[in-house]
Amino acid sequence: MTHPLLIGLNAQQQRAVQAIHGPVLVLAGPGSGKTRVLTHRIAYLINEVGVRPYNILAVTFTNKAAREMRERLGNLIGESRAHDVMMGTFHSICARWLRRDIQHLQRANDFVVYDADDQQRVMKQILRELDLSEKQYNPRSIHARISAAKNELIGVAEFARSVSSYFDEIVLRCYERYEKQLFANNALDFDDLLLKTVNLFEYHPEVLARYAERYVHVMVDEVQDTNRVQFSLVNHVGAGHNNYFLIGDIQQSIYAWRGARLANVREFEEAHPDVQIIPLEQNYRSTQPILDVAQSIIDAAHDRRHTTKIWTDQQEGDLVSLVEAYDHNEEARWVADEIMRIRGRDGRSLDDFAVMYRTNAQSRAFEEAMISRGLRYKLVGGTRFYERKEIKDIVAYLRIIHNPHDEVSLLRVINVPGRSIGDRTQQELLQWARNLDISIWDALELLVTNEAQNPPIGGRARNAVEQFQKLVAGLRDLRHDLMLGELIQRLLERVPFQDLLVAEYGEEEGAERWENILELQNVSMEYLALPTEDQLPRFLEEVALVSDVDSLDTSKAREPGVTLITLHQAKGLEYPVVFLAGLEEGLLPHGRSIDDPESIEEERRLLYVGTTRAKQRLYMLYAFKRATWGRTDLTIPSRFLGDIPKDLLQRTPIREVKQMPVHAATQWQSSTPQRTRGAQPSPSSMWSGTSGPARPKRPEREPSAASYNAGDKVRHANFGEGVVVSSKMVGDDEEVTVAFPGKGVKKLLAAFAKLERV
DNA sequence: TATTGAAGCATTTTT
DNA sequence: TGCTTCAATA
Repeated sequence: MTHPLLIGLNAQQQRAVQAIHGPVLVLAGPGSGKTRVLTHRIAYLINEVGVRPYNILAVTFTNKAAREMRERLGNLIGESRAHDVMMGTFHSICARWLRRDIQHLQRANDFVVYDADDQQRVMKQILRELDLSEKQYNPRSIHARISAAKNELIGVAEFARSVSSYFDEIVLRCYERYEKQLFANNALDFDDLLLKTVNLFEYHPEVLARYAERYVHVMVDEVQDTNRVQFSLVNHVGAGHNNYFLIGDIQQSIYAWRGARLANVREFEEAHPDVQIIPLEQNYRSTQPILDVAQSIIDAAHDRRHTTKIWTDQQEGDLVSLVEAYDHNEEARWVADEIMRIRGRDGRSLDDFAVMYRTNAQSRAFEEAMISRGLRYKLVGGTRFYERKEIKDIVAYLRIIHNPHDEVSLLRVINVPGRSIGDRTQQELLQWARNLDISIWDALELLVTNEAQNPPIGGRARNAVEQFQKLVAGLRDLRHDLMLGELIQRLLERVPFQDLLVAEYGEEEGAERWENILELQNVSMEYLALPTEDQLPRFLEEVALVSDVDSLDTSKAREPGVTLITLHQAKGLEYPVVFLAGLEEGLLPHGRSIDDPESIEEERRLLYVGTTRAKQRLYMLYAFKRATWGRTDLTIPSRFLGDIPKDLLQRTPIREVKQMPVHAATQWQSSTPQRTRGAQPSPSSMWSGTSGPARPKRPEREPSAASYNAGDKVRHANFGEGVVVSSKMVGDDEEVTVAFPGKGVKKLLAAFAKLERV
């Protein structure tokens, strides 16, 4: 008789769920029900094999994946048992371990976690102190080098041994300083969370033994995207019981640039000759026509050692559409129009649609197109919630309340709101603290208690600094006694953020940003269940570690909307209708990877990931010309499109093309040297003049005429009634200059501003 | 010290 | 193009 937890699973999936001993490697294709297998396996281990939830470790790629899995698991075995399984991303799991055991490394456990922005600030300060010019040595690339080293388990000492260039010399000096600074600030960066955990395990085997003994089963999702540190962690913790369960898809490996090593998988196989390898080949997500396209893209890969054939029994389905737009604006408008069309025809929710692109910068055109049509959208990435200035400011206050030695946060808000503590004073303070070898906070305390021998600042600056110190000290006194929500409330009472935001951004945007702060207060309510003194630290930790996809279907995103997302972030997600935009040389594959064959292959896999997100309908788009920071260039369609057999695609003409005589199109085509020039045939030549209609438009197409004239009366949602002063076409948009009585003269984009005629 | 304006520079992808 | 950074001024 089939066990209840195995019902509805295919043979391969059942095998994976029931493989309870020894090392297991599951090679899963896209849409093969990975999460389901993982969830059912955990439930099976607990219910059937009698493993205690506490003894299971499951690592996911995003917090969102962990949350979803925990929820499903709760339905299968009950919430409280699901809660006891150790589940999360490498970063969040390591953060929890370090809170508990970092004292073995001679560090305090109330560390703060620095995000990319904080890391950058530290780096800049270091360059300043080392007297290196930021122009000559880009703080970002120096930090990137350090980060890469940490991901390869290379600490300062090892790095020093491998220095081989002048740039490395510089990096080494910064690396040393950077580590010292983080230590002094009692901070860890993202990479430290992993690296310090490995250090902890290696320097203190007795600590590792505790964990290795505890975790009887170690499971890792998306194993193809693990880097060296992460895999080292897996090997350490899993060594106790040798029950590994690694699941992933080699063809979806898209994070090599972040240090991910496919070699991890190969080395694992070599180290464990008894490994069971289980494929999951049936795809439950997409229709056959979509999978055919995906398969043709991946079949053209150079390295085909790992090609798993995926199949589906959903034979029926629409052909994949290939669309050429005139430029990025038309691309966006067409997508928006198509969404409106399909939504009406098929009665779909906006949640069913996703637009995917290579770079975040591409989102803008889509946002504008959605706004002008009144379509709601959810932008994933870009500036995330916790990266917004106003949010980071509040968080910085909370951080120094928690840990006042966090110099980055302290300097961030010492002059927010403006207290006339300018750069000069700040540098004086910093220098003073450095000379005394104490933290800035300690220096402030010296100042306030009048114990300072020869303080570098006096008069009004000193007064302002002391005020700030007292503000923070006052809040610090409350931190253990107040709930997080109340603490934030007190902070907002003592620091007039609302006025500040209105002053800085004006009524409208100020109000919007204030909303964000209120939302933050809302979030803080989720920590009510914890003991009062734990609320702040846990909150700060999660703030640093949540990613944007994590919040995709929580909080205000509840209302339906079209998802705008990068291909990288789309991994693991699925949508009934997917638009893949900007399939052009230079964009996908991206210009930065174009001269490295390995990177090109990664770009190919990225496209594969994109195509396999679609359940029923897939559109692939490219534009005839594209504007990249000012300059507009003609494009070449992505080489990957050339790998797709033509009969798998339907050319979908853009509306206007219907009116265009065929001969005109042909004529125009042959007179376009840019498109056909060059020794090798470009991929575009595969498309020209063959199947389907040709180029939809002439580049010299007349822009449509302005529709507003001077003297017209209009109404704007915020400014009220006004009179048009002038109007001109800017690109494809109409820029209307309107005088609003009492509000001044505003320049508005007609597509954007939703003007009403009066 | 804060504010203003001009110049110059930048876009992969993220936990 | 849109933002950050730098320099000049009050």
